[in-house]
Amino acid sequence: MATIQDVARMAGVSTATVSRVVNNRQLVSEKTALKVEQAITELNYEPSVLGRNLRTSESRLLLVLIPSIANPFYTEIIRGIEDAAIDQGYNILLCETGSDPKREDIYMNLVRNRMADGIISMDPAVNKVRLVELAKNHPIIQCSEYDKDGVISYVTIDSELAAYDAVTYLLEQGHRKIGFINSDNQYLYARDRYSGYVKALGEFDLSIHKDWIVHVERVGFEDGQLAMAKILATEDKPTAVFADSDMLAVGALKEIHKHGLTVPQDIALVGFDNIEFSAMSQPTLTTVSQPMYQMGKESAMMLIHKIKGMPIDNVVLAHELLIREST
Amino acid sequence: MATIQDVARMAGVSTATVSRVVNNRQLVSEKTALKVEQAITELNYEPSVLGRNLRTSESRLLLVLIPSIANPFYTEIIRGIEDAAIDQGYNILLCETGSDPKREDIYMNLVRNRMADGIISMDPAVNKVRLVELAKNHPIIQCSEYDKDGVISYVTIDSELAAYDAVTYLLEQGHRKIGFINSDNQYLYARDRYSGYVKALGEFDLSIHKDWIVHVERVGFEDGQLAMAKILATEDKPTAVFADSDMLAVGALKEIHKHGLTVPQDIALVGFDNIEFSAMSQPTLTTVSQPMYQMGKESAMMLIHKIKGMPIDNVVLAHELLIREST
DNA sequence: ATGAAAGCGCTAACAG
DNA sequence: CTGTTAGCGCTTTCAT
Repeated sequence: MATIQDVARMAGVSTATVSRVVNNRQLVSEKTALKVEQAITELNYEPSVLGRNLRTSESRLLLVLIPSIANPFYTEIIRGIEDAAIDQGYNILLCETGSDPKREDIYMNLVRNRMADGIISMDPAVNKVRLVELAKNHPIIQCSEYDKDGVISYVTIDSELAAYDAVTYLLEQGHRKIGFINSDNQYLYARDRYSGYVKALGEFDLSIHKDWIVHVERVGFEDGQLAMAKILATEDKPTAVFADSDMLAVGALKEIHKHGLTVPQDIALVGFDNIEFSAMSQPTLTTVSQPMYQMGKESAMMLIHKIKGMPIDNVVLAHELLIREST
Repeated sequence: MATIQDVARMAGVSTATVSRVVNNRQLVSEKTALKVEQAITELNYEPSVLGRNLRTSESRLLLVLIPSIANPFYTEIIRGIEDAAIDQGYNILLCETGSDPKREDIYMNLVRNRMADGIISMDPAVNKVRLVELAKNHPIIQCSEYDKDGVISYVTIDSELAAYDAVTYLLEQGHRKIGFINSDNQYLYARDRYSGYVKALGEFDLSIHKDWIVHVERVGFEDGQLAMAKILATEDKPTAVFADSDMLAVGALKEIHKHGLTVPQDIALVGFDNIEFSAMSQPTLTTVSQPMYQMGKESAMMLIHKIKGMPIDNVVLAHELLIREST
C-alpha cells in the first residue's frame, strides 16, 4: 500500500504538494500536478481515510440505528437517508440493534470514538437515557420515533391524526364496531395512535370496547395472528379492525382467512406503513402511508446540518390514507 | 473531548500507562490502574478509534455488500454475519449498492482507504472485474453468489442440486408439465438452476418446453406477476411452476389468483429462498430453504480468518426442500 | 507555487 | 511495573 510519502518521493515533491493535488488541485502548478498524478496512478495510491480523519477529526460517516433490517418499514426511509447522505459526501453505516442495549452501546461508541459523525436513530425501543446523554456531545436525530418534550430533534408524522383519519374512514364506511391492534403503550406513537382512535370514535358517539383493543409486544406477523385470534374470540365481533402496522395486518389477514371469513366482506382491515407487501397480499391492504423516502431524506439533511453546526427545526410530515381492497 | 494525554496528565502517569489500562489492565499495578480509571471516568474519556486504527492499521470493520436491503433473503444471512462478527470483536457495515457501480465504488474504496478490513459481497450483479482486482490486495469473500473458477473464496449452496430436488419433487407428485421462472442467465446460479431443472426433466424422459420457461431481469414481485402472466398465456398451460425466488413465486401466486385459478389444485407452485413471507402467503409456499444464518456465520468467520492471514477453504452448505401448502 | 515542520490520538518497542 | 520515544498517514500553517 503506497502512502503519501511514496508518492512524494517518486514525484520528487513534498507530501504537502501531494496532499494539495489530491484535495485542491488548483493550488498547484499544472506541471507538478501532472507529475504527482502520474506517480499516484503508477503507485496505485489511495489516500488513507484514517490519516485524514485523524487530522481533520471528521469521518463523514453517518450511523443509522434500526431495530431490525427485517422490518420493511425502514427500507424506504433508509433509501432516502442514503441518497441525501451520498449527495452530501457522507456515507451511512446501517446498524441493526435488535433493540439490544449491548448492541446499541457498541454502535453509540462508534460516534464517541469519532468513527462516525452523527446518528439517526429509528429505534423506538432505544435506551432513551443513553441517547439523550450522547446527544449532549454529539449530533443525533430521531426519525419516525421521537420525544415530545425531548431535547433530540426529530422527523416524524402526526401519529394521532393518522390513526384518527384511518378510523374515521372506517366509520364513514358505516362501521360501528372497530377493533384496534396496537403496539405496546411504552411507545409514544402507540399512545398517540390510541388517542386518535378514541377521538374518532368519540366524534361518532361511540364508546371504547376493551375487548376489541389488543396490544402486542412485537410488531410481527405472528403477533398479528395472535391478536386477531383474540379479537375473533370475542362474543360480539367487530366488523372492522385497524392494525398499527402492515405486518400485524398481514398476520391478522391470515387469521381471518383461517376462520373461514372474508376480507372485506366479513371484516374490513386497515394497516399502517404501506410496506411493499401490503400491495401484494390477497386482498391488497388499505393502509396509512408515511412519506418514508422523504422522512429519510429530511433526517439525513437535518443531521448533516447539525454536524456542521447549523440551526435545525423539528419536522412533521404529512401522511396519506391509501384505500385498497381490504376495506 | 478528552484525549489520552489529558487522562495521563490528570492521573500523573504516561500515556503509555493509560493505553495499557485501556487495553491490557493486567500489565499495570492495581494502584496506578485505579488512579487512571478514576481519571478516565472523571474526564469522560473515550479512546479514539481513529488514532488506534491509524496506529494498528486495522479498523475491525467488515463491509457487507448487498444489492438491496429490501430483499428479505439477505436478512437472515446478515444476522449470521453480525453474530459471528461481533463475537470476534468486529463490527459490520451494511452497504446497499443497488447494483450501481458508483455506489459499489464508494464502498469498495472504504477498504482501499483502510476504513474497513474486508468485504463480504452478496451482490450477484457486482462488477466482477473490480472485485477480483480488489481481492488481490484485500480480504474478500463471496456469499451465496460465486465464481466457479474464481479467485475469490465463497460460501454457497449447490444451486443445480437444489433446483433438481425441487423439480424432481414436482415430478414425483405426478406433474409432467412444469414451468420455470428463472433469473437472468448472466447469473451463475440461474444457469446452475437451469441445469438442475433440465436434468430432473431428463430423468423422466421429458423434453424442454420453451414456452414454459420465462426469464426475469429483476427478482421482484411484479416480475413474478409478469412472468406468470406469460406462462398462463400459453396454449398448453403447465400444471406446476418452479420459481427461482420466493418473491417471484409470490408475484406468480397473485397472478394465478387473478386468473381465477387455485393453488395447488390448478397449478402447483415451488419457490426458492424460504423468505419470511413464504410462510405468510395464502397458501403458504413450498420452497427451497438455504441455511441462511449459517451461510452468514460461515462467511464472516472465513473473512476474519482471511484478514488474520489464516488459510481458508470454500464452503458448500446443504439446502432443504420445505413442503407446504402450495404443492 | 512549494517545502518544512508540527501534530491529530494512539500503540508498541525499548529501556530502565 | 512504568516512562520515553518514535511513528502510523495525513493536512495545514508558516516560511520562502
